[in-house]
Amino acid sequence: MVEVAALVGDTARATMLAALMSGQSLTSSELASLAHISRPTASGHLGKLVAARLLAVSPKRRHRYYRIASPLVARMLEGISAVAALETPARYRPRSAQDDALRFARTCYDHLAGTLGVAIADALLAKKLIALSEEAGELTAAGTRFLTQFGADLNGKPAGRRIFCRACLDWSERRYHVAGYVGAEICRRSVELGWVSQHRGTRAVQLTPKGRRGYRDTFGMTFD
Amino acid sequence: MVEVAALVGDTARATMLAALMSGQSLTSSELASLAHISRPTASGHLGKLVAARLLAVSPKRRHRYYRIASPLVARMLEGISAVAALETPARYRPRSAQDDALRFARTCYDHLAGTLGVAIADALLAKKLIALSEEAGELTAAGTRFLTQFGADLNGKPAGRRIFCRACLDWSERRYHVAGYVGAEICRRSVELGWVSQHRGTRAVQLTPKGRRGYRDTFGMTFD
DNA sequence: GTGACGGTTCGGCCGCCGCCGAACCATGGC
DNA sequence: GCCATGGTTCGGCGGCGGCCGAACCGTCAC
Repeated sequence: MVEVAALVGDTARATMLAALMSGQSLTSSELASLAHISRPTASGHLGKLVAARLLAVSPKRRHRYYRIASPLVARMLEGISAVAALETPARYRPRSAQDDALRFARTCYDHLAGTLGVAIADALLAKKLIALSEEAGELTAAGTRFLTQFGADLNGKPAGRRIFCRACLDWSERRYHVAGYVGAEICRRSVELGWVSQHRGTRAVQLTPKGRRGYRDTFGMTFD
Repeated sequence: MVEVAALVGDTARATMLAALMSGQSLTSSELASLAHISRPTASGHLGKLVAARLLAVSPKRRHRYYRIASPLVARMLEGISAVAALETPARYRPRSAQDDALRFARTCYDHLAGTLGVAIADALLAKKLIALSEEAGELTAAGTRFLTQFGADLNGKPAGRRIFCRACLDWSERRYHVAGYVGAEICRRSVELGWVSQHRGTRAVQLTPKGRRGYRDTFGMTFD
């Protein structure tokens, strides 16, 4: 336990892990640049993270792509973030534009979080397409039809017996959004439709004009 | 996020946190002794942990009792443990008697874990008193009657809108046990009945002869 | 071949932070 | 009043670990 926490408890490594929490695979050089450290230093850090099985690496061509090793690791990092967000209750904390973007919409490993993620959960709840009891989640029959219509593939449940639908505590909103396999599919399809766009090296995602219309017309969501 | 992980990523502090994961409140001196550090050092560590809201402290008489600040913190620590337990796949790791005791039965903040915790979950599942879908849990009507009969107070749900019933991944068994409010009540009542006994400063709990009989007769469990 | 590029290994510097003993404060028993 | 006990603050020591530049290895393009 100590070793794992110590690995996360370093600014450079935590920055890299946070970037990889976008769900993307990034190269050693990209991560070095994001963490503002030299390539040798980054290489050392990444080596430790891989050795500890927090990250997995797949060599492609002459690059080495790093990614979060498993959903379990992703959940651990979310758990740490959730606790970290509780701190500094009254302490003044200036919000940067980046912060705001992150708070509005981001990926949480493989699903959508932030104001957008919570809004999607709310929309599904309002239409009675889903039941979110605190931690667990369940799609109604209508919900399954709706999401299938939306383009989510709810049958391709991977072999790993992944958690199908669960609620994930959003650290910026302090409310729940949809995670698990269902959440991942909503996110995947949203990207596929061009409703949100991801950028390399950041967890923040952008809601496109097309997405604004799409979420409004399909999910009945409004953005002010 | 970094700060929180860094706090956990120190041997002395992690030892203290692990001891407090028994759910007990412990004094500064007790924690210093458990972590094998001097009282001044422990005081410094505890000060940081309280400042970061990982621990809460309540002064009673001339002692100061420290405890895990919230279920959220407890879940974070469990998450880190779960990841840590994944590591070292084939690496030889000698098990001490203490380890074995911990693996057999322990408290996980406020509920029972280890072989015993998983066995209880299995027993409830076998009798169809509970449904545990991966992360979520739900008591059946018969389950509610059964546990009420057992002496659990399932109506006294605290104001904090605590998660009622959830599954918690057991890091030693790699399977799920019952957590949430239901899990806490099972644990509380088990202690109350003298079926398991806790000892200060350790998460390990002991199954008493009385408990062996009780779990067998009431839950239909067998221990080999 | 040669050069460019991504990545890792090695050596050595430096600073943060955990550690303790000594002193100090607060509470409680007498 | 006294002393004992639990706890914190302070100052200073020491080591772990993060950092970089230089060198090295492998892949690819030409």
